[in-house]
Amino acid sequence: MNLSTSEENYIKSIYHLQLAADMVNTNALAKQLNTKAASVTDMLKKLKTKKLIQYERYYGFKLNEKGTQTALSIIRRHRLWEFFLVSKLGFEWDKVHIIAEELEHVSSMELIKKLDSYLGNPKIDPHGDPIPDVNGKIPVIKQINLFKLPLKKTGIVSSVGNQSPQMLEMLKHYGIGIGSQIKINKVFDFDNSLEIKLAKLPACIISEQVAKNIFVYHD
Amino acid sequence: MNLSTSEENYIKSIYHLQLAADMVNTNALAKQLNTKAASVTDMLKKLKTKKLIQYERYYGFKLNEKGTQTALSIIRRHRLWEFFLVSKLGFEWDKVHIIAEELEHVSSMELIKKLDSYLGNPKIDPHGDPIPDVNGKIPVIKQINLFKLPLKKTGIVSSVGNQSPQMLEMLKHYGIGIGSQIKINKVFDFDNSLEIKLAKLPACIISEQVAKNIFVYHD
DNA sequence: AAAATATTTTAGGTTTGTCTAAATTTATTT
DNA sequence: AAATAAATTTAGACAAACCTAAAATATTTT
Repeated sequence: MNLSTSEENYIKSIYHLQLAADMVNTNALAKQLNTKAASVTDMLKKLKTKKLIQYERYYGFKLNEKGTQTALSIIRRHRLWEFFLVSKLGFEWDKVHIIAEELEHVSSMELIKKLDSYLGNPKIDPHGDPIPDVNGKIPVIKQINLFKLPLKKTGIVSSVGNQSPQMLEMLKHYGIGIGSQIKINKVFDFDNSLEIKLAKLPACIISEQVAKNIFVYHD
Repeated sequence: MNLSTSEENYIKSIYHLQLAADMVNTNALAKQLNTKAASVTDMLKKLKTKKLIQYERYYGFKLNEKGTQTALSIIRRHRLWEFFLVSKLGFEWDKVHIIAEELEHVSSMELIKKLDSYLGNPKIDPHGDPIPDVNGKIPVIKQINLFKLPLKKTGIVSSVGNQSPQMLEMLKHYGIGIGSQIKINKVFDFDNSLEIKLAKLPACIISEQVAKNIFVYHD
């Protein structure tokens, strides 16, 4: 099925809204897409005739199986491009979303297949979000707060709660990024600060506040 | 200036047609873009108000300075993506055009700047066409026919005249691709076949017909 | 449960980029 | 130079995706 950029954006937004609540409502979607409720209604009719959503007027709507698979394929493209932009082109992770938003609509299957293997079939994107596989399966990442990582156990930084420039700057200073191997050496009970150790770097200390904004996964 | 995909395609096509003849005519452009003459006229009016072309009704049109710079920037994006697809993702050179046609419309300046340096600021794309630089300057490639390359002088394969699948297959067999270093060891006067030597490969012999379809550049 | 409020849909327009068919203008023949 | 042919433009429509304003339906409040 060939979808327009606009249709793809609707599908993607419905998917994201559905994560929070089963049924989605018109106003929420309009807000998300920065458009008006009337426009949303128009598009819902179209998506229904294309059999991508289940929709009852005045009631609500949600993606059906086909729509969900479509959404996952778009999200896969988006996250692979984000990964590419950060890991290959050297973008900061907070700069890639808008560009990936454009790249995700380039539809060649072959392109995404090759991009995926070129990137080494990554499982999480630079924001720590999982990348669905070719079949729309989302890898389960056992992600926990760095603060809760058991002492001396290695975790891989998978995402960051606060993605402000200030936080980014600080993490860069510490040498912490998505994919960093990190271990807690010691907890200082006085202020709950942590002594951490990153691969190839000397140990350092971070505050509780910082630690609680870092998420890691481990086996 | 923010241009739609459609406007960009018109600009690009006008540029290519202009290479053959100074002034471009409506029918030729319609044919190139796979559309109708009336649609072309509509767009020409718009491009004129946007001050990208010089246009006199019933007479003809051409890109002005601004239009030419715009065209070169689109072509730059197109060719950089083609280079990326072949050199990084491993596409065959005859499969990349359609995909690059989509990627070229992603407009981030920063993206193209980083892509360019990631690729090592390439000067020619996988088809042997020069890649305009950031300022729209087209590198002059002193390209000659392999058949005319002086004996024992190394040339870099820059383009191929015949890009049929048959030719591609043969070149792949010989290990010849864009960027290959190539040298002529000997010319056999009997049938004008050449003994050539590629870096890291044993010498081999190619026919005059093949040689005349290969273009190389040298310093 | 009636009134008030909020949400959603319909009705009718707009813009972009396309189209067909008819009218103009230019070029070519005779 | 008049007639014919070719190229180009105008006129009027259409689909996609959006809009505003008004009508219809749901929900909440009193």
